[in-house]
Amino acid sequence: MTLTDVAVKVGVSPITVSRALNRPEKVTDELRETILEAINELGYVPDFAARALASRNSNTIGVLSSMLGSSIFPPVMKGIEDRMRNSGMRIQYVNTSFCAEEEIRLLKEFFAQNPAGIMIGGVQVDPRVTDLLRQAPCPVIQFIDISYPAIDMAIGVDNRAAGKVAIDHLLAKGYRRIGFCSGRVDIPVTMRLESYKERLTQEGLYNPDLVISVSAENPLSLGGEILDRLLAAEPDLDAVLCSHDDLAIAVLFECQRRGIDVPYQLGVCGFSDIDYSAYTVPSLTTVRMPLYRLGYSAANMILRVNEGRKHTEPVDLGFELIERDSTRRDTQ
Amino acid sequence: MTLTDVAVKVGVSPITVSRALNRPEKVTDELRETILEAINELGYVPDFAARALASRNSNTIGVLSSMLGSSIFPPVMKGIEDRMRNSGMRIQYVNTSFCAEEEIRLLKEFFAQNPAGIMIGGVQVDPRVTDLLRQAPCPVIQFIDISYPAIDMAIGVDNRAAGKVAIDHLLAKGYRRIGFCSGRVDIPVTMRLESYKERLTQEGLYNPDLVISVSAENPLSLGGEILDRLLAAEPDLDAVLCSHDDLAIAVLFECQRRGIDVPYQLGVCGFSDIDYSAYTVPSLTTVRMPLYRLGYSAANMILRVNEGRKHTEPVDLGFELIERDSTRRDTQ
DNA sequence: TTGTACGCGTTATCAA
DNA sequence: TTGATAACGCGTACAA
Repeated sequence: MTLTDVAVKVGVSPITVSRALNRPEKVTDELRETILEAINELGYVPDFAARALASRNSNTIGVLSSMLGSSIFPPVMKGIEDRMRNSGMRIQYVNTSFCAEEEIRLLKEFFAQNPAGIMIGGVQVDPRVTDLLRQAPCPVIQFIDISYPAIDMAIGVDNRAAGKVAIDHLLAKGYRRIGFCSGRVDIPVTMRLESYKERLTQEGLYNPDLVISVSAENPLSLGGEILDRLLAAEPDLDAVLCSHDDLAIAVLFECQRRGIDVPYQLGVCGFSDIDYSAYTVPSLTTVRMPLYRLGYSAANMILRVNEGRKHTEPVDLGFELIERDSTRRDTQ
Repeated sequence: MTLTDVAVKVGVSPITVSRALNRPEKVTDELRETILEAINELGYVPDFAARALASRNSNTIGVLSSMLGSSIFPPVMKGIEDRMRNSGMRIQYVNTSFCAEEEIRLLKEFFAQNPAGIMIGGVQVDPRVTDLLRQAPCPVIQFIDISYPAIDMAIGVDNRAAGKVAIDHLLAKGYRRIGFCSGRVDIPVTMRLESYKERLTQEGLYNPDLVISVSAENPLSLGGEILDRLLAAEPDLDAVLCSHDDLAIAVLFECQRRGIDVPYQLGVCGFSDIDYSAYTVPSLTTVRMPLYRLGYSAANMILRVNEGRKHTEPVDLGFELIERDSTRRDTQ
């Protein structure tokens, strides 16, 4: 079932059918309707590859990220899809590992598709990846973090500022011996950590032994390890700032198991405000990132480029400290 | 940068370069090496669309599911990608809504890509969707549930049997007034629910008012509603079987808030064994589904079809009751 | 083992 | 407003 079949049925040339679909305004209303009817009757669906080859544009937007399987991704994904629906664009999700070689391979492969845009999550630090992105044959949006110089467009959160708000909150609540734990140390984590170091150093409270990085298939399994390591370094530990809500919740659960009183004995704070955070007991204080809007707006920016309206300035979506029970104690 | 550019550089015809890539055994070792070198030097990457058009095969495998954003999907995704890596196949994830019209549209659009295979999660009940899948131009694997007749291939879990194991466990633990709550009622849920009804009816314990369905953007928010509705129907409720761990955990959290003693006052059991389930306090009894293997094996089945080795029988991956603290009480 | 000729289904370009 | 022709980059079929 091809364009030609439709054309024959209607008695026009294939290019007219093509136009009826792609540039409806260039075909008489009447003819267009006849054509669309025929298309419906015959069940014609345009061939994706032929279109991409002839027009040198696949109408495909790649979403490359190492977090596709993470708990923060679903709302981002929903935002992207809500905006892209009926835009004629296809979305191609690509999981990236943390290996630069692999990412380069994936990017090159993706470029071979004549993509209409790339959304890349997190910011790659390897200069080869950065170079490749700079030469991308399509608009590139980096999302999640904007405290780092952008390659093309960028949207997200100023993680340095978010980190400062979190650590300031813990200090305001009277916590003094505060640990920092993260999973893999990527750019957002680095930015949050810098604020942590800076503020605690200012207060004369910084202890490098209280900064730890942990990893496992399942972040929820790390609660015990985090507490063990931090308490070994500082038996009087009174708070933990976690780079992600998953880890913070792991700590909350472990505190319950050990009978550690949160927030009085130990304050706990995370980042992101995932679905679980409002409902744990005690509920988790966190810095909320507007994840749905992140996806929606990033998609919007890509689509806007085609209309010639391109954001050149990084878009700061802001964040919000959500104070909940895991740090809600009387100021000492 | 095209095949021809490489061919010119090496001094052969384009088709030879094509063969060096796709049928390496049909080209002299020496020549092949020269060609591969040139490809590397020039940074040539095959054009995806041209390939798909000429060969009438996009080497793309679609993963269509309404659960791409759910907490059970990440391990499935990882399994799929681990198996597909270096297979030359591309994976296209497509979020389906629960609307049949929309799914039909998405399927037709996807068929226009000359796909190499389709993995479709959950089983669609609409006959139009089923018909469309039966006429698919590629192998189709239904995954997640196999207690329903398969269209082509199927892999997953017998949810009817899993439901029976769960309800039997609750009965064995002495629970008698057992509620069932689910989110959207899809095929797996229906199957689990049937076992629940059947067993409780056998025991003379079935009460239709204790079967409820709830929904919200965030399943974690539903703990209060679930308990309210079930307790209103049966003030002496002593257990809840949830169609998914997310909901069960929402119930656990709400019990903590209300001071309801789990497992003594109320037993709680879920399905899937997601990352959180082993670490909540109390930990959650659940029926573990081999999600990683589900993805890996489904991908494997698709790839095997090309080698002419096709599973026609549904593949039952089995499941396992994981008894944890949310039902661990002395049998009464 | 390598090459020639052609076709895949669509769109760009230019002409009518 | 519509059409003829060529091209997109690659793979198939067959020939050398």
